[in-house]
Amino acid sequence: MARAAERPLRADAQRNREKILAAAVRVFTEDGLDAHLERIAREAGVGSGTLYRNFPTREALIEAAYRNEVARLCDAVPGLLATMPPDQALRAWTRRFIDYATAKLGMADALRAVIAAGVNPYADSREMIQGALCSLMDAGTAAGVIRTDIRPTDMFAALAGIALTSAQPDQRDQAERLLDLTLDGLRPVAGRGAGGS
Amino acid sequence: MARAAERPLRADAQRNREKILAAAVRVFTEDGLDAHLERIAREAGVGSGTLYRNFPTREALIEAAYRNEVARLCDAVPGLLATMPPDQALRAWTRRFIDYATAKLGMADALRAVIAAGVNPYADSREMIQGALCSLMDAGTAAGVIRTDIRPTDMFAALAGIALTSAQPDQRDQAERLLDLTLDGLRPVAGRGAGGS
DNA sequence: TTGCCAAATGGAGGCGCCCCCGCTTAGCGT
DNA sequence: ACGCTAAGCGGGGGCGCCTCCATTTGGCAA
Repeated sequence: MARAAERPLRADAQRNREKILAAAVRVFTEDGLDAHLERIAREAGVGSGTLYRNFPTREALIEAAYRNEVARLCDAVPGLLATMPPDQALRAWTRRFIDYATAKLGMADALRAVIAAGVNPYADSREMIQGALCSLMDAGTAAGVIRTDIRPTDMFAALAGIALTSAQPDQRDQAERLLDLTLDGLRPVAGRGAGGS
Repeated sequence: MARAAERPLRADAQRNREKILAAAVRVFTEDGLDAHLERIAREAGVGSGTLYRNFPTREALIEAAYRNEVARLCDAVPGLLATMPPDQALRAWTRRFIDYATAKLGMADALRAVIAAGVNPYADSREMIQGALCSLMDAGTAAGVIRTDIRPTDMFAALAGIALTSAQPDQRDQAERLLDLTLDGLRPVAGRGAGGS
């Protein structure tokens, strides 16, 4: 993530860019594919010119908004690990994962249009998310607070499954219960020596 | 071709529809994919409302314009056979075939956009054109003015080849010379008994 | 032929997209 | 701290798309 070699965008421009992306997720989720770009600009508090300069086409905006959601989800990991124990960090992060899945579901129509235009917005997203999950689980393993016989890819599959069935906004409670269930199962099994000292 | 079961469209509406399709071929050829629909309406001498009622989307218009070219090409056969000997009819029709190929080439950008939108504008067109060619060649065979050992599909391949290499408007002369060459080769071979009495 | 009515028309108008350019401001050099 | 410069802003305006509906017209029935 982050913008590579290109000259690094002025601070205010970066701020605007992010406000636009956040507004885009909101509005595309609400209005679907044919949301008004003007409205996104208005909600982001920028002029339409600014929106258009950052994202020349509707598709570019949708794609960037989606990628930004993935990036935000993944970038959250270090902060979580820095402020709470690994098992709590993992628990908190799975909540964010559901937020992400809900946003993705809401933008489904818009994303489909991007794909139809010949772009794959999902490139790398799976790897990035699995990488984030891996960091969290490694930290948990190092601290001895999660069992060691479940691989991150298994956990990813479980999370994907929960997202698949329970990512609708009104299923939030169910999603959280399923997450708790899964995370409880991830605790070290007594008498199997996963715990430290 | 022709509009099937649907109620059969008032005479003036049918006329307008055809004017629009003709204008569409012209304008899409000239301006490519992003021709202004307004201009097509203007050139067709109708209001934009009429255009839009007949063809709800840009893609529908492009597709209909292309299909109409195929239909016109094929529908020309009976008229040609009714007004001239079969060999001359075939010769005249091959000219029209090149007209069609030139129009198709000009609309290539627009047609590509239709395909990208998930519609196949070419469905049936090959069969229709081969059918037309078949009628002409059958008539020629019956009259004994063309050789009988060349099948319509062979002839179609030859025409397609000529179109492929010489359909640009500025290659018209070359295309006609190639057609003449091919048609000359289609005459009955002396001493093989294809000719009558 | 005439009258009727549903089909069809067309162009004005609303709306959103996109571009442009005069103004603002971040960020650096002194 | 202060200017300078160019990156960035934003919203007004032009333009094309599409809709809507008052008006026209084709086609049928009497």
